[in-house]
Amino acid sequence: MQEFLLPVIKSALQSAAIETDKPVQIEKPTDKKNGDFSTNIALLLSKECRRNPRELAAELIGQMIFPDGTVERIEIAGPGFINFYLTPLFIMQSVEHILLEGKGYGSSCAGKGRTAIVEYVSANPTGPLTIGRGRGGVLGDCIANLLETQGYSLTREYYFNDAGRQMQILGESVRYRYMERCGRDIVFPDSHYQGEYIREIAEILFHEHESSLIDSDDPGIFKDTAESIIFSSIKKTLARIDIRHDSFFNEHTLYIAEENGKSANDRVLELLESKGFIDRYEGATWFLTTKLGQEKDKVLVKSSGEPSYRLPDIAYHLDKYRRKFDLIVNVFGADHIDEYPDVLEALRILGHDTSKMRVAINQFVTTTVDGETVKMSTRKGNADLLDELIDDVGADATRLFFIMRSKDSHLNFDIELAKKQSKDNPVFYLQYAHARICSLLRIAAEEVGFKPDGSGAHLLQRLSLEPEIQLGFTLLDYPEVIRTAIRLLEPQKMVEYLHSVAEQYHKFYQECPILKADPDIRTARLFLSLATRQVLRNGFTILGISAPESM
RNA sequence: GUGCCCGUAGCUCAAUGGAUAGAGCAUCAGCCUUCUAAGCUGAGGGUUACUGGUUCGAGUCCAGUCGGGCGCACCA
Repeated sequence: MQEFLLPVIKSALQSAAIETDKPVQIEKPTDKKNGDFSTNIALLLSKECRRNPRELAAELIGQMIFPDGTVERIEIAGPGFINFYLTPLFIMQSVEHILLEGKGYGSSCAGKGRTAIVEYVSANPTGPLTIGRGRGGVLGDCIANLLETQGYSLTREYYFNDAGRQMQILGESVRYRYMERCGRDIVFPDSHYQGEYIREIAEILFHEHESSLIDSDDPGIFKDTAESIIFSSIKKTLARIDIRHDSFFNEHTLYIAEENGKSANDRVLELLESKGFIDRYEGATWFLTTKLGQEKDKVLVKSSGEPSYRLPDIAYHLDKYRRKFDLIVNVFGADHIDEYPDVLEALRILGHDTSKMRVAINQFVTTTVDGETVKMSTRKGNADLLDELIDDVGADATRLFFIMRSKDSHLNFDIELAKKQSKDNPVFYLQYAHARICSLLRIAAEEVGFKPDGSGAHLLQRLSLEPEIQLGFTLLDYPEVIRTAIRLLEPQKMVEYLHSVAEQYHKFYQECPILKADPDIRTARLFLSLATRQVLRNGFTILGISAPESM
């Protein structure tokens, strides 16, 4: 929206014979009194021009030439801000474009012809998904949705490992429960998976094979069965909140030798060694991160001969580079905070452009039940399963609550609040605005034969009341909000914005009669409602929440 | 001990280095013969944890202090 001011200001600088490398910043003041848009350019330049900022502002304004009918007035304010006030006509003409663009409003071609990969969830199939994983999952999914609006060709990837030690323990855990089910007297080890789901898997095996597996030559059946059941349950849980991946990358493949006899892991070692960043001592193979100023070297191959998790991690990201993505986004929880700097360093050493890679880290989740905070614990298996949360509060609330706080903040998930079917619950506030518009449009169609076909959209220009202009102006922010959310990898910005759209609409609805207004004004207000609904819908699509037609 | 994140209204949280720090909930006072009151309007509520620094300007950046969270394995 504010783009049209940029060339105006730049050419004014030129006319005033000011050359600078300072960027021209146009912002939207928080207080409406300070204009629809404002620039601090005079403040920024006053020093290098050695001139009073207000005086400089006055000269710049004198040089500005605006497109016809866009700017109503300009002010110099405070220490030297230049504030722009738009004409209602210009705002409403712009709102008309929202209707023309429809579903595509907010989209752009910024990512056209470019590829991106977003990796998220990536839980190993050792057990059901926890609430903590859910936050990262929704965060990743929304980031992917955001990127899609910019035309990126997108891959949603899930990285997992069905080979390592944890999976072995999983298989053994099932075996123990199976023996138990067969009536054997066993002691279940503390170090193994305690969850009820292990018993359920054992029960399934018992149901199919009865006791015939007790002396089986193939202990792998316990692991394999557990893996396939758990993985499909994870996918099912994710699907309930509309998270679907289109690529599953198995870490295990990085261990397997290719035709030349070398695995992806081997190649990483060779490459790092050729750069002089590998050494062997104490029986292990080390990544010499001390050369990069870190306190300790990091083990890549343990003295047992097995790679540590760092090696396949590097190999995996090398593979992402091999697949030539233009943008690589990784989403994970705060517990992995120390993991990625090493990966990044390795990639940099191997000559890759690490600015392509971005990491979104989400802080942890605590749940509040009856005002009491319950800390997350994977071991205990209490109320921290994502599935149970979805049962409890529904898919929409689950998704929205996970992203309505900044990812850097610890999330306090208030279960009671999420369950409430009332205005306290932010999910309902947003959805109610949408339902209200749908209801209004239904009545308008029946009673006055309103058709949302755009034929009367030009009447929008007739609107000039404060709530109408405010709402329209807010709607025009949408594309900028998407860009900001992407820049910060922060879908929370979208939640906040949509809340303000809903708020503006309710205010408009309250203060401006729609169906009872004169025909032209009525039509115009109905089109404004349509535009609002479009923005809400587009935003809901990115957040992955439903847009109910009635409530 | 150390690396990262956080500390803002009674509670949950906002605020690309900008102007008088904002919402929601809670509290109090108003608005339905009228398109969904699941809504709207208004009021009270703050030394932005603390101390310095950087500059035209700091909740935001820098240094330190204090508090809370998460990591710091030849586990992933």
